[in-house]
Amino acid sequence: MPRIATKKNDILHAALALFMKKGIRATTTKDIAMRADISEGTIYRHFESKDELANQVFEKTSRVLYNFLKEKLALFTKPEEQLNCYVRSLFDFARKDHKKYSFLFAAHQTELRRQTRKKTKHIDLLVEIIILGQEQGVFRAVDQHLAATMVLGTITQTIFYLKNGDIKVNFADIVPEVQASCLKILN
Amino acid sequence: MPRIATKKNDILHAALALFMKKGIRATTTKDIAMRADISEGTIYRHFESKDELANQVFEKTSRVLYNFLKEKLALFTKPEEQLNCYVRSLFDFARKDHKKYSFLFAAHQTELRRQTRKKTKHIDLLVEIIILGQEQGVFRAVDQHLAATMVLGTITQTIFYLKNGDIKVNFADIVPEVQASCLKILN
Amino acid sequence: MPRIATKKNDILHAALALFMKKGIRATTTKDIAMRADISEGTIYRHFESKDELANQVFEKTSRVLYNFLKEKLALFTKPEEQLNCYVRSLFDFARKDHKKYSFLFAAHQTELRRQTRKKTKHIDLLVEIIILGQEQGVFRAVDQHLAATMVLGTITQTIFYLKNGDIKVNFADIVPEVQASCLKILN
Amino acid sequence: MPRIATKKNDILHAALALFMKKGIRATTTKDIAMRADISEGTIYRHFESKDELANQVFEKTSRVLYNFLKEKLALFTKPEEQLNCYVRSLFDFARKDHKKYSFLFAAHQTELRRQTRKKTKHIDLLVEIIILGQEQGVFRAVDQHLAATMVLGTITQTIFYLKNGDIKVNFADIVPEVQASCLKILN
DNA sequence: AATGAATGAGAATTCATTCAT
DNA sequence: AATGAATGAATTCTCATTCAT
Repeated sequence: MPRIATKKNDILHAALALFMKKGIRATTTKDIAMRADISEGTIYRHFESKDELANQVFEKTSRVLYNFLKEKLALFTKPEEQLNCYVRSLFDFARKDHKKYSFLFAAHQTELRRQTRKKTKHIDLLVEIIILGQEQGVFRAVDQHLAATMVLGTITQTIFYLKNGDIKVNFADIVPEVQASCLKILN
Repeated sequence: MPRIATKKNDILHAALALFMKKGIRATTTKDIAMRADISEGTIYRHFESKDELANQVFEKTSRVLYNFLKEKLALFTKPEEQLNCYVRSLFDFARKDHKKYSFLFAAHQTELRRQTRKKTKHIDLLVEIIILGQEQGVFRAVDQHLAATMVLGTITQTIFYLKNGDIKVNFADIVPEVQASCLKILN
Repeated sequence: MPRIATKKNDILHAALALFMKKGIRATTTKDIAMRADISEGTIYRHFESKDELANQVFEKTSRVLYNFLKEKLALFTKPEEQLNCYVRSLFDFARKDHKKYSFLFAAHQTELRRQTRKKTKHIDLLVEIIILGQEQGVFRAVDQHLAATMVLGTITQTIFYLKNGDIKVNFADIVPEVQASCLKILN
Repeated sequence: MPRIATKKNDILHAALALFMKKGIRATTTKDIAMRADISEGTIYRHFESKDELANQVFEKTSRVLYNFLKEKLALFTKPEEQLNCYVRSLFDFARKDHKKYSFLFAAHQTELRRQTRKKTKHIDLLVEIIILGQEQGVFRAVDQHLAATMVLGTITQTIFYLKNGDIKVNFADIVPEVQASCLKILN
């Protein structure tokens, strides 16, 4: 996914890396400018404020994940397969795009302006899968948002502890394990 | 749970409330002093630094939850009962002690000094339940930390979305639903 | 010169030691209280303020030096002998009562309230010696304060560099050397 | 001695004046900012900390004196002439560049970070004069650093009391008097 | 007299944002 | 568009002094 290397993109990338590592508040505009190899003033030519920048980083990153998942899910039609795909893809994304994943799911959301926080669209994909599965009678009847939430919690919490090194399980073994658990939640 | 109203406790309470609402970094010592109705200097009579204060808030809150869960779990002996109790108790704690729960599980942990972060002992209680269940052959064989992580993720994510108003389910109906899901993960 | 160990004396001693080592401003009342093994509040029972304490430390120390020199000088009657005695005694005092000497001659005088600064009476003793010497025709005619100043400068500057380790001369050899120089200034 | 009026120079000048008058610790960054007619933040664009600023003020001032003396001394070749020149030049510098002289020789050196304190190079010039004089047999054999120290003490102490108004001697008469004394110390 | 917790007026420093170039 | 020096409000922390006990 090659992007045109504009200053604006440089700033977005630098900001993502730093926000992920240190949190939004702990990252200074000077940090960002230095990492993006531009001057502090330039940030304000492209973004209204540091808050605005943080929001755009979030939205862009959120979109990337959404598109990534959507593309993967398109390869499957059966709900169970889609669910498995969703689980595996989220693990893959977390590995491949470490920074983006961490920024999206780690702590920093409390630091974003409230209005932005809701727009995590990847959960909608999960809701759709569950609705489909319920229509086809393969998933049990349960509030779809509740179910999606539980599934997502299972996945992200696992990835979180995995990253922290708290779980001593072979990575290859984990994905099927989590897939199985998620299926059980819905059956 | 009446506490002796010392200044130190006033500060801890004020800090908890503010850290929970705005995050640690976004909370100023002035905020804390005003809410605790003391002067800023007094904070430094009781805590070496704001960081130290944050750590103590975390540790104290963590201990409260641990003791709460431990007490509830003591009433049961069978693993499945204990699991159900764990789920229900965490929901109860989240309702009853809104601030403490939010601080412990919300994003702010990245803002704490590393060393403190790991000491979330409540997950150990879950691990013990799972071990017991596996010994008695009622839970399947799976890495206990992985299992505990998935269960905890299911619970906390649900509470998170519940608090955000994203799930339109009657509160009374949710606990059994989550209990059922957790049991399934372990069966 | 044993003193009654009152709290007030404890405070004066602690303050002297700390003022000498770190300077007046850099010494906190807490430092003093801790070293004197009393509480901060007690300082204000004996001294109006930290400034007042610093002044009293200075005055007391100044008096000790004055009396020490006066006593030594009383043993001699001839001006040259008294001059030599003055030089040797100042070196002795600097060795014996390291803290007091350093406090009196080191930097901290700028930190004292102006009014106190002038009261360094030890120079008057030197002026008297010079007047006596001039009356007896053994010292040349020169403004007595100017002469005293030059002599004192010669002595204190030497002690200063000696303490700093900048001069590689045997201690025993220095005193006669300085005595000789001072005599020359006056001849 | 016109200087380019950069903010950095403004700060250095303001700091010198204030440090000289009140001491380093007693001078606040706010004082400096106000006197330099800049904002407090600007200080930190040019200096890492107040300590750093104090060190730079000291080093710069020290260099100015060194160069001033060096230039004057270059006009003479005979050791006695150079010594007289050294004495007179130090008096001149103290009059002409009141602030710089006071900062260098007054008490404030204890307030500087240790490492900087030693670098008073002007004394080296004096040591060189004495070595030259000894080689030519016009000064007596004595440790050069000890001799330099005594000479410098004689000069600076005199200037100190002169500034304080303690000596009632015509300024024009003092310099020859001190020159004579210094020569005597070395003969 | 003695204590030591509490105060609150500042201290040094940081940092998002502005603005002249 | 870009720069980076300058700003100044805000932040954490310090410390002489006070005061209830």
